[in-house]
Amino acid sequence: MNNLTDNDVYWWRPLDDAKSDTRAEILFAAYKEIHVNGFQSASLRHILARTGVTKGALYHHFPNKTELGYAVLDEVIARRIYLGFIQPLEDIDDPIEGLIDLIRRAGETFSMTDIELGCPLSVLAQEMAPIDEGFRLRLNAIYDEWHGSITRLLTRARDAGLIIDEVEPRTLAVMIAATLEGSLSAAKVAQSLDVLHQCGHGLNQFLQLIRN
Amino acid sequence: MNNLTDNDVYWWRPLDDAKSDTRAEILFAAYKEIHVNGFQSASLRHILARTGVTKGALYHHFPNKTELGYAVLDEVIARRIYLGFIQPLEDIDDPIEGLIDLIRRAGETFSMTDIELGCPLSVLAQEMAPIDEGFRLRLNAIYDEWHGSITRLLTRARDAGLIIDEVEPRTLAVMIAATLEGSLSAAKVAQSLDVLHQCGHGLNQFLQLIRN
DNA sequence: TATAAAGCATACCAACTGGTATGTGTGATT
DNA sequence: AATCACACATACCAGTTGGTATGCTTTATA
Repeated sequence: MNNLTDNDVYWWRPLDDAKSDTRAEILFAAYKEIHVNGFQSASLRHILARTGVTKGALYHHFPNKTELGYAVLDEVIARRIYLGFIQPLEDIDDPIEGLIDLIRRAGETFSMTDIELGCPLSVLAQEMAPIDEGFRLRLNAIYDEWHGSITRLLTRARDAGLIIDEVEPRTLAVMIAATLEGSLSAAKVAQSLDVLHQCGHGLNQFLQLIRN
Repeated sequence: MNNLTDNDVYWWRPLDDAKSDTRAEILFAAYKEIHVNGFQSASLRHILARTGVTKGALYHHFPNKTELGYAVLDEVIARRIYLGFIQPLEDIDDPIEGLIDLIRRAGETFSMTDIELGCPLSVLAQEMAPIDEGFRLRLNAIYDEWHGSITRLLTRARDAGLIIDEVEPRTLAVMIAATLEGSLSAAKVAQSLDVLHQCGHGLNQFLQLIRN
């Protein structure tokens, strides 16, 4: 059933190749397992087999599976999301033009391999948010940061008179984020980059319309 | 970890109370288990325990767990989605006004209990689409139907001159569906109806802007 | 150089997983 | 009345699950 577990299919490399201590290895292997299988179905046995690390080592660094999951969310996923999708928003000058450009570039940058597994945030959100408060709070915090950065961008745009007055930055920010997440989800099910592009185009059309 | 499995928390009643044969009971219990835990972590033991049905009965009606999952998707989830979110779109006269009204009403109708577990389609999409083609194709078919019905609505609107010419019905339909799914996902993580309302408001603002 | 603690490794465990083999009652058909 | 298929029920199974208890090195510290 699962044909995506092998390492060679996986394209995201670890962020810091430098200090490749055991803990970091476990963390990254766990991240991959979770991204493919979800948290509950992620197997410690598989993680250990792929790293060569033993169970003793794992339970030396993490008290249990849940805490390992939290660590993956905090130290791997949150970091990637921040570096890839939150921080870049802060450096944009022309808010709307920049946002449009960012979405267009994202649509072009994403490859089929990205589409296949989709956003690890969505995976954990759908699976774990309702059944584990620890996961939910962490996920919520990440989304909050994301919403915040988009909100700041839109506020800047409104203050500069670049977009129509009817726009409420926070409201729109939450909606834009939802659209982006939904787009990746739709593309994942359709296994189609075209679906992603359609969504991106629709969203950009929206952004054009709220311009002054 | 899982505090939502109990029957009394679950609010969606079976669709046809009439013929409550064993197969239907299993199907509905499995649907609930899957909605809460996802497919892979759905336990046949739990399903049997809650229905009172035995393992012999289950494996008499379904050859294996995967086929049970397919049946849940085909006979329970797809049906609910069609009746609740696809068919209603066909009966709308004024496309845009109707769509806006539908989104507003949906935002008001959804309760916190709906938000908690979110859309069962999203749950299975994130978990199973990349690892089981049977699930993916079924999910894709449902989304396709949904996209089709929104596309027809927008086409009607454009032919009637109700929306601006720049709008490509299919493109916008896919984007709108993505936004709606993303909205439910966001509300699920935030456990907040307010987030859902914000997304709905943002989307409606968009629909207002593409009007002629 | 003695001591302690960190960083593992091995072996084992009870609980649970989906799945199967076999038996049994029961209603319809011949 | 005999046959037979349908609709279960019971018991059992090998594999996997997360977790633990007990060891053994290596490294830092005193």
